[in-house]
Amino acid sequence: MAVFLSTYVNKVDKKGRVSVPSEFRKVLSGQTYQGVVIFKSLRYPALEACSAEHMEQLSEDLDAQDISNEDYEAIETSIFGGSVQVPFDGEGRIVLPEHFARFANITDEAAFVGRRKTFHIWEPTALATLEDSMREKARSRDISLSKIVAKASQMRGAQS
Amino acid sequence: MAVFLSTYVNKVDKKGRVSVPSEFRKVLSGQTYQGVVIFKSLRYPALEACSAEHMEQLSEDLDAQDISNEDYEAIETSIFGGSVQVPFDGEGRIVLPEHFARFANITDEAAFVGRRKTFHIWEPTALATLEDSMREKARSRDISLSKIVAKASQMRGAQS
DNA sequence: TGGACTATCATGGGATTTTATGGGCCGTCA
DNA sequence: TGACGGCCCATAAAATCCCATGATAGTCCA
Repeated sequence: MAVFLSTYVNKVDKKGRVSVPSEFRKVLSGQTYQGVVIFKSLRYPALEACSAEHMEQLSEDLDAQDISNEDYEAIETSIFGGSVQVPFDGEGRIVLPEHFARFANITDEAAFVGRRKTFHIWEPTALATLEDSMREKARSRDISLSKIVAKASQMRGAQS
Repeated sequence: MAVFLSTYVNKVDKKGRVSVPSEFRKVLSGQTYQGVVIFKSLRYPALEACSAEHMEQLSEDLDAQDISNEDYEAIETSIFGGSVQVPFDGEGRIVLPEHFARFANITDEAAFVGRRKTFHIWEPTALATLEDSMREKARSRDISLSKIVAKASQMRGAQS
């Protein structure tokens, strides 16, 4: 299954249009709705985006899980209520609704950050700041990919 | 299963292309996606690479493991956001995105170092320096391969 | 055993196609 | 009528494909 990977920085023109990176569009190309769903991140001053299908998945997962009423309400309101569906234009661009762009402080450049099933849209400078601290955090905890993989294959081995 | 072994040094042309050693390509030849995923090493001034499938495996492993929210975030940002999928061209070359090449200080030559499931891409001089210090460290700890092997086969003998 | 023939690989350059990005036209709706 | 959104077109830069070359190693046969 294709996932959103890598980071791309694209320009926002005066009409508010930004090209969605072609690699991301390829991931979405199988979908019926040609466009993305955007909402404000709960954790970062950034936007989150995914396919319409993934949004439905998210909705089901939410139902399936044991979440308090209060949390459920909060999520429903802020995520589902606060999201927009934005279509691609002929060139694969989207228009960031002005309210959303302002939330993420995006003016003339936008960074698209792959996060597997979803991607983020950041103001590039803010992203760089976060990345540095994340990287430092990952390093200081000695998170190593090969370790994670080794651990996981141990788990698989133990199962079988 | 085939693994990445040995070290190869290849040239980077002015377009930023490098041949992936054919031995490495053979390891990847069974994969559906003909190319590799590259990300910045957390530990070294070098790049790490693996197959797209391996990355997906990693992704599943991440979900399966008991990882704190914070670590999870750190990994998603620094690894998935910070990685690229690069396809092979007809000749089995990849293009190192300029940002990645710069991170590893790679300009006109790149060393491909097999690390079993993954491989590293180094600036050759930096690699040589690391190798020297590693060798020194191994020597000072009196690490002996034959001892390790002998010990392991003893353990196997005890089991059966 | 030596030598020629062949296959594979790394490398280079040129041509072609895709992308990102900008601008303009023409409806619609207020 | 005037602002705005949707759609189409133009262009430059970048990514991708395609073919050529030289080197190396490996094979086969005399």
